[in-house]
Amino acid sequence: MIANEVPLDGRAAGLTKERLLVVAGELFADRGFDSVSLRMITDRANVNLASVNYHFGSKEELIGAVVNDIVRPVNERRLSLLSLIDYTTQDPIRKIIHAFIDPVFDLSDSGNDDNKYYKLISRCIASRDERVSSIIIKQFPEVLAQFVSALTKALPSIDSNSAHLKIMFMAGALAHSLFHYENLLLISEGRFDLNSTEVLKSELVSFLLTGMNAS
Amino acid sequence: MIANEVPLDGRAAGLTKERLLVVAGELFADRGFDSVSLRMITDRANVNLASVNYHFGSKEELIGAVVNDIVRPVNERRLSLLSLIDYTTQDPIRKIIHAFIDPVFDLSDSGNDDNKYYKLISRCIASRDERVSSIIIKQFPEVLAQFVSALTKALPSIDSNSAHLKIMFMAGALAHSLFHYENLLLISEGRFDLNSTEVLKSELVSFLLTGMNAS
DNA sequence: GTGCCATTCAAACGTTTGTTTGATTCTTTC
DNA sequence: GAAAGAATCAAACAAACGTTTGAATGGCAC
Repeated sequence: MIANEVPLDGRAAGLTKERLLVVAGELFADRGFDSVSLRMITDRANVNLASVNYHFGSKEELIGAVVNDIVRPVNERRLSLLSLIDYTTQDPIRKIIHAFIDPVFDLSDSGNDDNKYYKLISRCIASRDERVSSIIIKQFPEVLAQFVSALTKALPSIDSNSAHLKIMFMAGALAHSLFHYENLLLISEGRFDLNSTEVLKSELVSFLLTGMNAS
Repeated sequence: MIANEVPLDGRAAGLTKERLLVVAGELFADRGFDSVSLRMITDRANVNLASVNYHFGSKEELIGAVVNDIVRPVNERRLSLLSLIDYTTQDPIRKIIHAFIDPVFDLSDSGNDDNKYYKLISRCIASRDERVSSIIIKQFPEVLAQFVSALTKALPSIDSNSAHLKIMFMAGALAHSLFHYENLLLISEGRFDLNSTEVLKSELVSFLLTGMNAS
């Protein structure tokens, strides 16, 4: 093998596959699924073009793997946190909100605010691309049903439609603010200078907390 | 000219251009900008493939025209409604919210809830596609600044970052709930059966109204 | 009718896309 | 160390894309 700038060290099985997942995730997060070609991915990952089809079968299945790898753990953790809530204690709604949003914020790249995970997960939440929603539609009905049920326990007088909508409002505020976080810095022309997702999160929680109790 | 199924009646100048805008809007709303080819558009519009480049110059400019035609009137109406608010009367926050969301809901196709305008405008709001955001970035800074200013008038104690974020939360809840309205009907497996955007709107307003007053 | 300009048309263009191929290289197993 | 299987590679593939071309067609002024 001719010397490569970054030799692949072929001994480590699965390394190419993992590289593809990581690099594809970064690029998909930034530019979406369609605008990113397999050649962009393989070039940046320093692997051969054909390796995508070798390891994943097709671009569509690569997308599926990337999306699934980020969406599934989030939803599993959401349900896990939700199941721990004791509705006899005070402020169960705050815990419901945290169960929904914390798994997303916890994806953080250890303090890196220019974070591919935020962009990718919020892109997935907001997307209606069939390649994405075919995965989400397998998991989200259960998540939605559980959160609606939790909201009904915390607010017995709420009706089902209202509960469903409030979960949607929460998902929208979460995804939108994360997805356009960078844009907000530009678009506000200096009047917005939030340099930490921590503040964003606490603002979001207090916004949602009052919203959930509305009418 | 060989007889066409739906003859174009070439006398009416601008008819082809308008057909393209309408059909492109419908398709973009449903499947996004990349997944829709010019051939899909021209076939459905019953016009020649080359007419896109003749009338618009390129696909990118067609996208720009479609996006601009729906985004600009909405933002203009938002600012118009906002300027009418009298902050000495009660409930100015409710009026601010209505100034932001009413121009979107008013896009309705006269009672048709399977509405291309809803999908298209929410797709534009949520999009980070450069072809879309290059248009939005020209208009939204002014809109954002005006709404932040309005929020500050109504809530003098609010700080700038918090105001910016709350506008973002509002935009996200609005776009997400409209964009995934159809999906919610499917995903809830019958437990959600909202058949009117009127209820969605009133739920959204009360949710946002309390959220704006948070902390 | 004649010339003129705008529009429409079928056809082809070059590029990029995801995918496949067949040979080659590396790792593992005996 | 030789055989076998997994992985990588350069190269080519067919299909789809946006775009361009040059001829044909339309309405309109004179």
